[in-house]
Amino acid sequence: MRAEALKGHLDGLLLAALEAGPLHGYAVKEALRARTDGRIDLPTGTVYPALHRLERAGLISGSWSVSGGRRRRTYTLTPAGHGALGGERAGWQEFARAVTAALEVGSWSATS
Amino acid sequence: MRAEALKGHLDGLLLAALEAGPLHGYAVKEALRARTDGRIDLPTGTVYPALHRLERAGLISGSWSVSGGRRRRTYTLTPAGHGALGGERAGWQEFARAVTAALEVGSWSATS
DNA sequence: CGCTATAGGTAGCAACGCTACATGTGGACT
DNA sequence: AGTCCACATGTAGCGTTGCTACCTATAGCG
Repeated sequence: MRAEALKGHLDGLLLAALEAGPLHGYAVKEALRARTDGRIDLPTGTVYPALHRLERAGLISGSWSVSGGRRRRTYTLTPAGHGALGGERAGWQEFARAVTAALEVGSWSATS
Repeated sequence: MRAEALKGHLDGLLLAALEAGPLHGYAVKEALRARTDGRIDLPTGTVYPALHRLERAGLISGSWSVSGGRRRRTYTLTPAGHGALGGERAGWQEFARAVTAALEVGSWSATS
């Protein structure tokens, strides 16, 4: 999958991963990979800054904990995050419909 | 439609618009707008640089002409452009499937 | 002891589309 | 005659965004 295609849609994916319950960053990355059969396998250098961004934006809230000697930052969707997720889903559907229509073969009138 | 969502998918749209036959830049913009019911309405500052990029890449070829006192640059898909369009379509479908799956409600196991 | 998986992080870069602006013609309306 | 809009093309500079490459650290396995 072309990596840069993600641009602008990453936030929605991260929010969606947190919808079913709190996860820490690494688990978000793994969940996304499992959920998409490995097609979306984000590098950690993408995931962590993105989560920081979402937290600064108030869409998720994080808290530190320790599990098995490893420190973890577990994130939870805020109410604002839930709302944003709805918007992302709606935006994605509209966007996907538009692009799919534009990419369809044929029925492009060649009106120069 | 969130404008920045286009990132990485614009080239495919432009190539698709030229698939049915040569068009000049402004006509590409209008065709795309008509084709998507106004949802994809690119500013000219997006269209023209993108066409220049595609021409530099050898995916389209342009030639000047004059129609009604107005100068036009008309672009045609090159063989390489046809090939690239195929790739863009395939890439889009894979990408769209992955994102749609990831955004789906439910079935996210909350395995922390 | 070294390797891998787990877990988190930052600095700097490159790509991309957008805003804002500039130029010019033709036609319609006042 | 003057004004305005649609048509038609273009550039400079900006901000966002995800990526690459790197760093730190623990647990467990060979």
